[in-house]
Amino acid sequence: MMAGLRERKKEETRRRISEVALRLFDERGYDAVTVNEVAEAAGVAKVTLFNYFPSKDCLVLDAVKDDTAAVVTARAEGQSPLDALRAHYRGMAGLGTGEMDVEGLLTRIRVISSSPALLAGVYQTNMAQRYELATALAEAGAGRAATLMAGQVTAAVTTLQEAFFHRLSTGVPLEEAGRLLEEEVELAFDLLEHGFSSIKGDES
Amino acid sequence: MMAGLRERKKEETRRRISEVALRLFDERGYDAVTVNEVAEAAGVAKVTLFNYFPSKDCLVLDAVKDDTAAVVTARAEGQSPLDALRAHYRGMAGLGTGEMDVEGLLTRIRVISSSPALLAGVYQTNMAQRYELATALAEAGAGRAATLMAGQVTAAVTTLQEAFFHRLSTGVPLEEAGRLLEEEVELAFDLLEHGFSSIKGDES
DNA sequence: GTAAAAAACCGTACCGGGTTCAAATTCTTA
DNA sequence: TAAGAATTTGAACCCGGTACGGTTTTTTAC
Repeated sequence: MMAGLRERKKEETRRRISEVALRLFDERGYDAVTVNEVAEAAGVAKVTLFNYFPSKDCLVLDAVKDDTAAVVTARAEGQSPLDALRAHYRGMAGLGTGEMDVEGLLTRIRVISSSPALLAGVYQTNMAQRYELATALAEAGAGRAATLMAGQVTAAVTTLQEAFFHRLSTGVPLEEAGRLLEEEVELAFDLLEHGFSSIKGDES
Repeated sequence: MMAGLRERKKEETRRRISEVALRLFDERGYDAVTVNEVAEAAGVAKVTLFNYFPSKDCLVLDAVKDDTAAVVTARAEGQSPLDALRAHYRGMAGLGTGEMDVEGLLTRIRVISSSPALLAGVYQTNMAQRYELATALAEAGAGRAATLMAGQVTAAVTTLQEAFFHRLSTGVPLEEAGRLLEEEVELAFDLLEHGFSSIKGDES
């Protein structure tokens, strides 16, 4: 099949659109840039842009995903769902200190957190994840508490992510932010396992 | 001041718009009804409608609110934030069995849960609540776990609400749904206090 | 290499949510 | 009852998103 010229071109176009969009949004603000401008700057028609990205916010949000439900269904035998999730996020936090495109990630975060519309999109994604996690937990035998647990795990992860991103965008060096994140992953899952009564009175 | 004729008229208009909107949305679907139609059916211009409700979804969502942060800041001396919240929601669940406009509530729920746009609006409201609760908890001395706790309480309450509404809209009688809700409030707050390890293996 | 089929692209026109603005209407108040 | 403030209105407009028909590009088959 000689690698498909068509495929390559499509990938290239998609990447270019997304890149141009992020740059423009960062320079002039998400709301102040119209999709027409993005399309024009990317050398493409508006219809084509919407053919690649179903909506304006997908220009920014299509990159961010995370499949927590799979972590539960594919966990090792005998491991509790909560342990599997803890291990998963422990690994992610550790990876955070490795090499990654901090620059690009930061601008993306900056753009997202400065636009209510994009934040709403993130919330929606979170809720979808929560739902999938709930069904995975129900199948894992979590009983009546499955939906509650899914909601609380999702909330915890969201909170940790926000804190991490907030530190990064306020100048905390990547290594320190990563270390704090690792700490907080343990804290969060300890709380999920043993509850808030276990730290009553802790005011570090 | 003779009660202000102007004020009365405004209230009346606002109520009429919101009522007409909910009815139309319920009859033909939120997306299929344009704001022009709502305005016309309410005997008012589109601009006026947007003067009362800043956006289409506010026509449905302006009714739903809940101030959890106030529960924490106004709690009795010596009472822990979590206890105050538990008591608050215990009360709400008990109230659920009292008299209330079940009919109107049900159509509102039906409309909301059948529209992604409205659901997204609900998520945004939740996140705003979470933020306020977090600052209230931080002032209450919850330390590092304040944001985590706020997230998890909000998630728990959201889950309970969803379950309650789901039961109501699938024909479960109000009394039974209320009783189940009361049970689940206790379950949820027990989990928040003592963690999921306390029920490991529970498969009722 | 070329012709036909398929896929991507484009311009244009359109729809619905939301805003702006100046003019017209309605209530208040003196 | 007249001045003045608040509300309402129509019309024009912007932007995100879709529908449609026609044009270009890539593939595939001969």
